[in-house]
Amino acid sequence: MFKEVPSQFDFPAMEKEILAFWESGKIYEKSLRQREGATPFVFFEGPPTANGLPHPGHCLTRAIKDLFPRYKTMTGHYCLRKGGWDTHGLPVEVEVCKELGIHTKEEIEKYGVERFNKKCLESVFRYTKEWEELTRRLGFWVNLDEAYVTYHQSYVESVWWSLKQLFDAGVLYQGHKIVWWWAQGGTALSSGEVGQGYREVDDPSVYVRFPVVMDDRAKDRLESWGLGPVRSAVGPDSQALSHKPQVSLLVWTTTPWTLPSNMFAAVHKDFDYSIVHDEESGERLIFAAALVEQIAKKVKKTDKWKVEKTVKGADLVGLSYRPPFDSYRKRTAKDFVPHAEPGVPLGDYKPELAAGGSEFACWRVLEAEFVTLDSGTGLVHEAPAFGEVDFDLMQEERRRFRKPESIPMLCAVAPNGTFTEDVPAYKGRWVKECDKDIIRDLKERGLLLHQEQYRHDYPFCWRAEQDPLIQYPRKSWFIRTTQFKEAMLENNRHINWLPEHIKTGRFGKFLESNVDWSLSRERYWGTPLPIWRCEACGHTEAIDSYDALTQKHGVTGLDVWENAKKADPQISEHLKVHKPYIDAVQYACPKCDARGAGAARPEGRGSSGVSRMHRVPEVIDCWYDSGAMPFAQWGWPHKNAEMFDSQFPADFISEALDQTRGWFYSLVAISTMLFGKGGVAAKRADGDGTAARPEGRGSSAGGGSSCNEYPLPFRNCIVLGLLMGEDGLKMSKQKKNYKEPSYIFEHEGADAMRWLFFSGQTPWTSIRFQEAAIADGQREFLIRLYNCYSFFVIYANIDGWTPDEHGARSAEVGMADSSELSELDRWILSELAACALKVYDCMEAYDNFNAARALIDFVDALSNWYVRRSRDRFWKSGMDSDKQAAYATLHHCLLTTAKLIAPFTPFLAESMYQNLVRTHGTGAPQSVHLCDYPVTAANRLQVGSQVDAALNEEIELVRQIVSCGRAARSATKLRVRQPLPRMELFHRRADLIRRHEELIKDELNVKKLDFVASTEIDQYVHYEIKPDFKKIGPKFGSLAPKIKAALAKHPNVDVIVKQLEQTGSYTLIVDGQEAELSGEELLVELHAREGWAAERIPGYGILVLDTHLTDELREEGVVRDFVNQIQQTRKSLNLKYEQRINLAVVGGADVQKIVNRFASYIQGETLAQNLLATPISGAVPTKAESEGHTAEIYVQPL
RNA sequence: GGGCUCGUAGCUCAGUUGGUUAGAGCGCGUCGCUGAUAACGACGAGGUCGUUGGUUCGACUCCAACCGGGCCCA
Repeated sequence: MFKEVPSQFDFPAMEKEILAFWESGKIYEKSLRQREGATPFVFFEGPPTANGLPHPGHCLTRAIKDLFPRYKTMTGHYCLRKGGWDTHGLPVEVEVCKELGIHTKEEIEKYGVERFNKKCLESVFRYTKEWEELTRRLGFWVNLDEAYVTYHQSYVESVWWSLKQLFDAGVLYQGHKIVWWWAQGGTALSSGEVGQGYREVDDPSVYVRFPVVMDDRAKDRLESWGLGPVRSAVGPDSQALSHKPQVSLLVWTTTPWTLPSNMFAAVHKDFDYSIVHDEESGERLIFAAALVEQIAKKVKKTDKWKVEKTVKGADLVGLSYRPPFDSYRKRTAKDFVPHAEPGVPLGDYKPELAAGGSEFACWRVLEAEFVTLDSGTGLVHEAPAFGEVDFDLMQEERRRFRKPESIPMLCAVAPNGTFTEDVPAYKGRWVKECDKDIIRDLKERGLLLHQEQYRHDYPFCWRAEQDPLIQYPRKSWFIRTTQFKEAMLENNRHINWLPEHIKTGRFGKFLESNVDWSLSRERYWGTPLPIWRCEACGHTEAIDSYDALTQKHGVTGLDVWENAKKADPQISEHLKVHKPYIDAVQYACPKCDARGAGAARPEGRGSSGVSRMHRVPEVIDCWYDSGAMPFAQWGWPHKNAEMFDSQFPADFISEALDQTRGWFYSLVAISTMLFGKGGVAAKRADGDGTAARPEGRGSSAGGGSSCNEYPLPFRNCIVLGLLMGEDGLKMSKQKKNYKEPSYIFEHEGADAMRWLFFSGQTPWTSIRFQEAAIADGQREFLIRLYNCYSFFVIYANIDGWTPDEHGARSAEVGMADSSELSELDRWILSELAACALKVYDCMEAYDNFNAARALIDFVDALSNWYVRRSRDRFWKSGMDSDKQAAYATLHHCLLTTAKLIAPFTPFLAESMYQNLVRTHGTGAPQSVHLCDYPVTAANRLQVGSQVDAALNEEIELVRQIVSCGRAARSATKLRVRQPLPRMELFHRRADLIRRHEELIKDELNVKKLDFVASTEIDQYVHYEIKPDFKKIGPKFGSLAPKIKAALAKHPNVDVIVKQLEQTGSYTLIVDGQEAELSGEELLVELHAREGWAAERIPGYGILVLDTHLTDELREEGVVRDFVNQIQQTRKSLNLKYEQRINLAVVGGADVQKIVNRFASYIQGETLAQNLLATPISGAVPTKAESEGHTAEIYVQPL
């Protein structure tokens, strides 16, 4: 006996049972052990941050990460699934800060870095329980017990190793970076964080005069423009500013507080700039020609301003001007440039150019591409300290000088966002607060032309909403990824991206615009940057392990960790490679040490007199951590060489689209830099042999190549779409616009959710996460399949059929002798094989969507054709070979389907499998997940041979005819229970259809089916002839549409049809040209004439129903109605399927006559032992009616 | 502001190298079928395939511009 399956099925309850079964049976472990030694299928887990609760989006990624490893395991691969957790980074610190009620770096330091990092460690795993439960409940099989953890010592040391490779190769360097800076918190924000904080605000917008210094160069130019001689308002040596300067650049800015740090003004070399003369005041202003009218309006000078001359931006380059604040001008250059001559004011300092000659260091006009005319004046105020593009422009300018450092970077703002003593007037004040005073000052000194409010988007701190961010220069460590740009691009070309456009689109474009990776973070909870620097001589070196560090000469500070451990014996060992313990470790500078080697070096370690190496204070970007996981998850190269060897590169990874510049990039960048062509790890391996280059699977034999074959470090990557809320907007906790995963698990179940993800759309489509959609998908597939399965179990139990008893017909043995099978059985088995092949081929191409669609189509065929058509076979009494074949076939279909869906919906698959196979102790594998997939590389051809394509096509045609026949009945309101005398069918493939005559008759309830030629049904139809454009288009070109029109207008289509039949072609005169059309090039369609029960079979023919009813036929229809109503009664009485009954049909003479005539039919269908014409006492009658005949039905179980 | 991506029925989504009749499911209406079925089947209403141009004999499909949503970057 099979276990009974309830008609009201509780999916969540079933799933929980299955979970318990997997766990107690250690099925996952067995599925791995079973494949030991098989071809590996390498999967990398992109580590989720265990720092927040999982949401539906994580279900999608975790579902797809489960699907392919399960599938590959069943197709014979060994697929390790090492979990991982991303544990470092700012989000963790933020979480802890929230908890502690602090948010600035000062506060963290006050609290204590040691205590703080301990808190971070605790916080990281706060949500682990939820994550693990979600993972388990979703059915994601992954090894969480041995998950890699980015803060673990071995992980950190692997990262250190890689950074040392980069450092030693000279690609890890220190430079400046303009960052979005949260001054109050003393920290830089990541672009993501900045992006969250943009708000529309009104800022002051000022138009400021930068008076042109009338040196010789300026005079020459003005004269060459026909404007000279111009009185010099500001001579080169003058210290005084006139209140009405004669010639000024007009510059615009929305950040007045950056004006004291002004260094340059920028123009676009191709734009036109006008010299505007104010006839009232006599002053001249220079700014973009395109903006003259607009600005004149603003300052109400439309009548007074006259454009004297228009020049190109290039003509302005090199002009000197007087900056709006002159404190820097008066300082000596040496304050900023160590190699400058003493005594020269910065305003007069002219360092040497690389190309010869010299140039003022500051306050000149430069040209820049980024200047636009959208707003402002076309002249941009440059304060390189406070803008990334401005900084880049300065860097470019620096390269023109013999000594680039001759150009200082002026920055009048302290890291806390207040003015420094460089601007005495505002010293100590928050810069944004000074805007108003600065504007007043400019106005008083006659430099302000105009002031207004400007509304724009500006970023604020997402943690402290009132704090505006500023761009600010910080020292930072960079990886010179730009050096590997070509290698990364080449690598990228070999990656199979799904969808494909990622390769050349988002990811490719990102690589092409690669900039050096800004690696360091001035934070606390992260992988410490393993670089030590000598306090005296500045010598730096990188360290690749804790042991290497402790073996350095004169190492001190290890006691800090030892003491911490004494104070707290429970402390995690892993913390010793973190701040602050690692910062305490110092050692003797090898350079200074060597210099002092002449003198006897004191034996005692850490003795004074030798310069010390201190670690630099920074930690690194946690994206680097995640990108290092291919080797760091194994602690390689310090250990596990064989694991890394066999598990690199990955065959498959998957994350959502937002990871393009996150994990996908960090993986590609790090692996390319280390192991790609020109990779630095390979070089080092030759040198000291400690860090063997990974051979990797599939790498070419021979040691000549310094590179693994691309792609690295993953071959296939499914980039998932983003999950939206029910309303199509971003999921939001506040808006509650989505259901929690746990809610779905309790209502529809994990399978239903998984199935929607896999079958609803291609995985890269962004979809709405809607409960209704999950429930729909469940109805369409899971419930339909379940119903077939339930049907099977009900009848198999009635007949006592089990797979074992029937030997060769047992599903596990397969259908050895198909010649004995009925056509219906052969057909569904052929469809099954075709479906299995399609699923296999799709899954091999990582196309889960079309694989799922193939499964949906198959289950539809099984449910709505095979089972329905087979109903009588199961219902009839006794057990003949046909019935056995039906059981075996259906059993085989269900079992195979269970295996096919196992990677998709592992719970239902397991539930079916257990009942279909394991309840009979057949010696089959313990779990469906321990089975081989129905199709594998080994048997693909053999399964292919089981597909009878011709049969599948025939039945498809039959199903089409039946469908059309129903449409014809529907149109004439002839219910299917009413038998019809005859159907005429014209069909182009009658040769294929003819042998299915009985089937068609049965389906459409007609007594007779006549196959006819089209000419025989002329009276019901008319013809339509259309050209096949795919054929005539290329042949006739522009004539093609005219042919169509001519055919449509043709008065006598029958003539064409007849001629086509006779000669095979027809010649049409179109536009005076002859167009000979073959039968191939024309599509002849039959259309039913109005008023007939006829229906077109698109592409194939037409069918006509004879609707003339005799009394006999009517009576037969009535009987079928009655039988139907008796069955309804049985059902409403909840009778068992095999329950025998006493039956009475009580009615008039008309009814008695009909019932008597069909008595045996009625009794057979309804399992009526006796058929009476008088009421049965004790039974409740139900009324029945058909075609005006009424009766009372009594059903009494025996 | 830049890059990528999407825009097809009331809703959610398919749509195969360009071929003249653009599909499915849900929902709605009508009818039918049913002793496995929370089902199922047929029919109907519902589409200027985001807009505008272009290429072509022919465009949902290719190209350009624009509009709108999303993501990433600035």
